Amino acid sequence: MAHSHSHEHDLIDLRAKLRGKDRRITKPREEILELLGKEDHPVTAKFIHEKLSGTCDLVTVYRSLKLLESMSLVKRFNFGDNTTRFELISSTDHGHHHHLICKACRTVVEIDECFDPSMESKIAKKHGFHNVTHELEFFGICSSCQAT
Amino acid sequence: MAHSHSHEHDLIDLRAKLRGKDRRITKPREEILELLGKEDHPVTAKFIHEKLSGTCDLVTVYRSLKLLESMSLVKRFNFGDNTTRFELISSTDHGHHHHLICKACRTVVEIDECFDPSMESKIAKKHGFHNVTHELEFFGICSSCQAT
DNA sequence: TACTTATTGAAATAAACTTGCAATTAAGTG
DNA sequence: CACTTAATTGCAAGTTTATTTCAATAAGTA
Repeated sequence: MAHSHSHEHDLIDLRAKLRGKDRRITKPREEILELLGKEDHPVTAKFIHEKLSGTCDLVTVYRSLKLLESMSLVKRFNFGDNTTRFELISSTDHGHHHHLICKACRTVVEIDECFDPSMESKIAKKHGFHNVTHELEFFGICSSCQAT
Repeated sequence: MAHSHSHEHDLIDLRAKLRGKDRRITKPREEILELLGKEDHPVTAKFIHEKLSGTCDLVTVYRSLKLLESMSLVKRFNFGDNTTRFELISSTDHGHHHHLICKACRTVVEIDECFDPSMESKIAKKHGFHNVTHELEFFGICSSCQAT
């Protein structure tokens, strides 16, 4: 999970991945990465911008997230509500885990279970695809929303 | 798959579901449903509007799709490119199937395989959720894009 | 410290989707 | 079938999310 490893580590990762690439370590990038390290679930660019209140522009948040994604430091999600959410890729699961989302209140639970990985390679083979990955999200009604 | 059953059937479904509900069977709704019946993959509202060229407004397409979705006649998908796609819910698989999308050219392949359904109930139980469903999409590079 | 150029902020633009309201039209009733 | 009522549509305007342009700023290097 995102918060289960040190934030320091992510910043080291950032520095390592940027080095020697005509890219720069900037305050917004570090701050966004640090903020994501504290969040338990995927968050929107708008949320990040609000949390960072004034330290940088929303445009910079979008651009930074795109960069961090291209460096495999964050992962992009879409839970079907027309907004993209971003989550730190943790070193433990390499960003591969899933979510259980309450359709009523949008609460998110992180899920560790995954299906048999052979399914992925079987599908890749069958259709001639390479580098096949998957996105899997669960939706339902959480216990507190069932009451109402 | 969407095209594997008669379009006539969807229209009957539409009529049945609208009847006695203060809702009306209209040309746009029928046309959209018919068009979706001919498509093999999820399509965008914009695509539908263009295909229907002039017979109705884009706003009506959005509104109709929302209605059709609420009646469980179409299903909404998001393949991570900031647009929603819609697909007819087929009577054979009840709309439950998955997609394999080429990250390069956005080609879509319909997938029949699914994982063990017990996983879903296990997750529901573990987290106290009800009515748990899932969205599963595969991403990769298709054979023709591998060449380039 | 000075230089080079990646990065940022601000405003403009784009794309996807929604809302308000008057005009239209589906469907029930006499 | 004509009449009535209210759901639906079209059009314009408004939101929201995300991208582009470009001058100003600041990171990394010599």
